[in-house]
Amino acid sequence: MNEKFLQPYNPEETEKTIYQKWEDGGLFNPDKCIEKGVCEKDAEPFSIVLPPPNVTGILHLGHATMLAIEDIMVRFARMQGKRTLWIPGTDHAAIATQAKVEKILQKEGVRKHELGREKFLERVQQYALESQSIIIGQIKNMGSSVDWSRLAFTLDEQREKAVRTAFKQMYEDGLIYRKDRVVNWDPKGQTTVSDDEVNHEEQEAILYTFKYSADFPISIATTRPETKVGDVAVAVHPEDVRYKEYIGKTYEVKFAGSSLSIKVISDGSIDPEFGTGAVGITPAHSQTDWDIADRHNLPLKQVINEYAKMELGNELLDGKKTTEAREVIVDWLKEHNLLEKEEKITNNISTAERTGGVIEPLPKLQWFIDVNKTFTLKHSELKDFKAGDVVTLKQLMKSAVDSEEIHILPNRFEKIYHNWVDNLRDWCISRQIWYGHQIPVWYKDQEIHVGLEAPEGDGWQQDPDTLDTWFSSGLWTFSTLGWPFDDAQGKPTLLKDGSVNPDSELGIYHPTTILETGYDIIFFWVARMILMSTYLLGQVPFKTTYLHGMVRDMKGQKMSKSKDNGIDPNDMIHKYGADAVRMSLIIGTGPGNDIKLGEDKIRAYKKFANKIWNATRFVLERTEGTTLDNLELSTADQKLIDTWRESLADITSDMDNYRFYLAGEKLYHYFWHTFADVIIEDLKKRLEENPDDTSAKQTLLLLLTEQLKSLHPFMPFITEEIWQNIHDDDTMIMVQKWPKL
RNA sequence: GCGCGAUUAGCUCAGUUGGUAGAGCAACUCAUUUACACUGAGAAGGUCGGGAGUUCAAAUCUCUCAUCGCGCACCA
Repeated sequence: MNEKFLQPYNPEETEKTIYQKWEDGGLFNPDKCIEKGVCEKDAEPFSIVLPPPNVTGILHLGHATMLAIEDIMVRFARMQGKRTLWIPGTDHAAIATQAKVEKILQKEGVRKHELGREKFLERVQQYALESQSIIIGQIKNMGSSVDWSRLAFTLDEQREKAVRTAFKQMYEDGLIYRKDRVVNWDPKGQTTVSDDEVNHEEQEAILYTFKYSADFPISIATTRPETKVGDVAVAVHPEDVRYKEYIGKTYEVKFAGSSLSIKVISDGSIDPEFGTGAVGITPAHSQTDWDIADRHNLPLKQVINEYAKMELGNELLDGKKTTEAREVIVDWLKEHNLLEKEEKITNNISTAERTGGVIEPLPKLQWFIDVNKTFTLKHSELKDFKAGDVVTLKQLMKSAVDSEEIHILPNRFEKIYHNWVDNLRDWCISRQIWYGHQIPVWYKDQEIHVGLEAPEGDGWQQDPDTLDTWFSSGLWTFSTLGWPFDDAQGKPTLLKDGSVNPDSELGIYHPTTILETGYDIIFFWVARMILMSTYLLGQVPFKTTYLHGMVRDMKGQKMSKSKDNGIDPNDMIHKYGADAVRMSLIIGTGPGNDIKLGEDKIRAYKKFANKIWNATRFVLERTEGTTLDNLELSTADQKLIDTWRESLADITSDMDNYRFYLAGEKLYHYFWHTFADVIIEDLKKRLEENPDDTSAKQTLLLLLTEQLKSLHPFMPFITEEIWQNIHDDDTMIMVQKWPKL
């Protein structure tokens, strides 16, 4: 027996060495597994991409959960002999990262515009690289068996190729267009954000009821009087008898120092019950008003600028912040006796998810992806569509889940997904920030060029905007597998007819087996991957989506720096070992449910690791020289084995059905309370009476070995360490076969 | 407004097709220097949120109410 077992288990000492051994062995790479004969060449593939963490800092417990669950899936698949690939990577997270670097610069007293675009980007790149190397270290500390040889970044050269190819194809299919539209403008981040990047918070507001002027016949109500200088119409419900006589008339009014031309229109979307039943239409500063104006061909009148200040050629208001302008207008209304009512209501305030800035709807020239426009599908392996079908992106997104080509776990999220797709509007993909994939469009006078490279000749100017970070993440399942061009093979990943070359990496591993991520990014990411993959490859990106919950503190609150209730996974790994951290994040956690975690739980699994260690020591002491080559088991001992195998069958079925929380708990329970407490105690007595009881020895050794294997996906470090200490050869438990039933 | 989830032991949660309520942690009693005190044995603790229904049988299925949490929409 190895002397190591005479001492208590020391995770910190062990884990680094073990991970190094794994890396040196190279068996996280499926190619190497085939080369070394631990995996058949024609074995069933199992592939998964790591949801790329943002390069904005260090990993938190949510990441740790993701890494633990995925590593369990991956190690289980690998031990079943599958051709197993887990691709790691990081996300440039455009706005978030840029904001972070700007903050750092601010502390140094530097402004980004003083640096200039190029210098600034260098700085961000440097930050991203540092951040990435920290993240890589943390992924390793968790024991994740990712294939480092395939490490990707959403903003590296190959992903840029993918992004530009995708953009170009969408543009040529007429799915990407550039248009003036009211978008969510974040004055703090100085950029647009997509609908999904906007948070709504309830707040108290005042609803003002007033008339523009004494001679205007209709009163309107608003919470934002300052925008009313941009009004071009008043809309009422077509059936509203109070206002019927005014519909179609236009009034010239003097309002707060501005001359307005207000047309009375009727629109079915107006609720006659709310306020006065009449709405002042401000096309430039409200999404819904824009839609109404669009239907009625009303002009656009912008009165607020990018800095959320008034700008309209009005002495009273110009240069004022919107909040100040509101007071000025309210005072003006009072003064002119036009204000009829002030009442408190609760409404929602919109803020930008990444910066917290209050959203100001503004008309902007932006790039959009049209989700409702039809195009001809070039190639399809999808159930509901074939090549040549005329479809929309929305239809593709819907059918991928409806047709059950994609299963979402837990099931209830399919409904949520559905609901989201139904309400989906065109996706605004341009961002006015510097960090990210610059839009692959070049302009020269009236000419426009969309392509992979800048056009030849002078005078071309590239669009200064960058793409929404989710555009590149949407390609992740296949941009990490060589699409559009397989460098290793030196040819495109798609054949002439648009189908995937079956010999390419893409052909082998795509669609990926499973996508595991947090339920909070189902729309941002999961839906966008489905869009991109069905459109560009005619394939779903993955067959199953497993959504894990959010990690919370014991009170159920989100962990955050400001609340100081966060548990740092790195501290926990340091204190209790990665195996214990993994177990604590898995057990008691079904898909889709939030995880309440306290340090006690992690400590409990450290005890378990020690229990395994000590039980192993006992078994090794008593079974010196015993082998499992020829089993000579007594009937009673055979029955013990049979009972264990029954549990194992149950556990395996849990694993197959993604019930890791049950499998882990059952393994824990069997090891501790059946194997250690009962079986070892019984056999201990027997061996004291008869030290040559082969059946007893073989039973112990067999049960230990099979349990180590089945525990390996959960607690890879300690099981590998034990394996290394009891085997003289250079075999690893990570590529042993999952115990046969 | 629409939808989703949760409600089971003091705490965190399991409970797979309905068949006598289960685990971890904490607390309690006792034992023990043992492969392991990062231990063992034992006891205690629940009218499964309330109510109604279906059934021979309901934590589980249906309806309803309540509380908490979440998503989406509206937001004049």
